[in-house]
Amino acid sequence: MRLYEKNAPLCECEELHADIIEKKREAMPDENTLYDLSDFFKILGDSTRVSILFAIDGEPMCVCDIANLLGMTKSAVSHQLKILRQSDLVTYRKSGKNVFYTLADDHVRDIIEKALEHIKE
Amino acid sequence: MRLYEKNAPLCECEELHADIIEKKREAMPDENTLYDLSDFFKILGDSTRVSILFAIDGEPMCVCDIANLLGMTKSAVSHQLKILRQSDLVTYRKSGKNVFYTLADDHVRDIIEKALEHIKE
DNA sequence: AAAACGATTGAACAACTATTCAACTATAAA
DNA sequence: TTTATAGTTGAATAGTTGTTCAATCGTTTT
Repeated sequence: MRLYEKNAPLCECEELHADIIEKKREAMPDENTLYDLSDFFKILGDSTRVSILFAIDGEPMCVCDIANLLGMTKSAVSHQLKILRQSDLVTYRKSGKNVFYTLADDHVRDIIEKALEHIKE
Repeated sequence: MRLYEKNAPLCECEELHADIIEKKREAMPDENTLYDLSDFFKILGDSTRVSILFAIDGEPMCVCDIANLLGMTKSAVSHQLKILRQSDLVTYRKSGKNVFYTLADDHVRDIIEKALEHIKE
């Protein structure tokens, strides 16, 4: 849990560049921000979840149709939808026996778009 | 490995919205793209690696200084740097006994910036 | 009320992953 | 050449995570 604490006695190096370290330490984001950030990326770091996000982009889809589209069981899809719900990346609307999911906002689409540009170099 | 294949017999639902599924299937990105995308996010989905990326942004840092800044062992940092190297997210320059790492390009910084905006709502 | 169906959930299992530890490489200093 | 130091690496371990399976919930038909 402790991240870049001052005087952490873990590195056995002799000649540290103390000035650089100090400068960097001040520029580092808050520790919790780093955890939130990596947790956010962790959500997107699964092909099933990314596929679901693409699927429900634009027109909402019910769990069964998502499962059919992705070639997965409803259960597996539902488990991942729960994670996406808890991260506020998706919203849902109940309609009879169906539950229709869609993207919560446009932020995620933008980030995925940027990442797509990156991997295509 | 098979993702959203046609006629995958995995969903036991009775009344599928065939038109929606077909429309979505055509809009879905290539299967390999989805894997590359989630693999990319997987790299960023670890607080140690994100911390390293912040640390080496701008001015390069040697392994020992990174370890000191983050309160980790050189070994742990080096292992993560290897992953970042293999993903072409960082570059390095040897100088005597030291190895200085820095960000490979600005794409990553942009994506992290976008994500930061997102989590701060 | 009973049966059917879409969706959710918890437990179990398998696969994956980050850190530790020890050994090793390479460069520099003595 | 010997010694010391920065960095890397492989194996082992502990922790995490995604899917499966079975059971359950809620809504809609019959």
